[in-house]
Amino acid sequence: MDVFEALGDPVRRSLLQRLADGPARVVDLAAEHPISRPAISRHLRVLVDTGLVAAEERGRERHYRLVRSGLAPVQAWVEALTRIDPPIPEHALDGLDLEVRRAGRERRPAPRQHTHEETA
Amino acid sequence: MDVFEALGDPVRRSLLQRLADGPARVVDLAAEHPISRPAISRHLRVLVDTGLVAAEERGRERHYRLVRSGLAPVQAWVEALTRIDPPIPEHALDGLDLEVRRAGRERRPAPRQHTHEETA
DNA sequence: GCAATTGGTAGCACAGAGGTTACCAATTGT
DNA sequence: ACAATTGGTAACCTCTGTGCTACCAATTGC
Repeated sequence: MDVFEALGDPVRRSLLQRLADGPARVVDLAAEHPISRPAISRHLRVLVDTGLVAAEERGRERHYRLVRSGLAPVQAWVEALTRIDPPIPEHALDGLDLEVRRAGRERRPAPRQHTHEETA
Repeated sequence: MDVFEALGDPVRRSLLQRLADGPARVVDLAAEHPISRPAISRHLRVLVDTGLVAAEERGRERHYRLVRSGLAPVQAWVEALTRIDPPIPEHALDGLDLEVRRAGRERRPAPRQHTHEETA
């Protein structure tokens, strides 16, 4: 399972938010959530596997903590999509505009988007 | 379905990445993906519902485009978790440290994390 | 007018995610 | 030594997500 799928589950997001406040044990997390301890345990395994959480053994206890660096891929992906990259300077297409728009009716590969995209 | 769950699916992420290059029609997207057109159509509906994509009707065609602002919630959430907030200035706890650590054995609410957390 | 293109939806099948209870191992404190 | 605490795992059930094919509506171009 990848990081994005891991973040797709609301329970796991809740666990991550809780762990942002500091480490916790499984019983603690289970007490703060409406689902059973085994369910929490499985969610934690997913989070560990995806690198979002780390566990530290301490006798019979196991302390889970948030690994913030695990979110880096998500941050990078979102930023990549958010960034507006004008691959071709606007004015360079001015002459070709009409021609490109009309050529190749049977397969329109990608009508180049306008640079003035929404950014809000 | 919320934005995080929408991003959980690899096909939908692929669609978003494709749309980052400019608008496209369903048939275009279907041609570039190994799954059927109805499947693409349903994914697009999810993306529209979650505000990540918008559609523009143009005759019998429908042009889908990326709505970058739809990613804002994700960006905010990730940033909130990534940020390290020292709610209490380190030295303020110096006197209480041992006492806090030992009090209340039957219920450990949240062993306050050390400020020097990993940031990588 | 008519064939072709575009695209949504319905109906169905299947895999997998996520919940539960039951059970077991290991550690701890009295 | 022994009871209690902690936590992982197995077995099971159910439901939802995602794929498919088939079908229909609407627009378009000849």
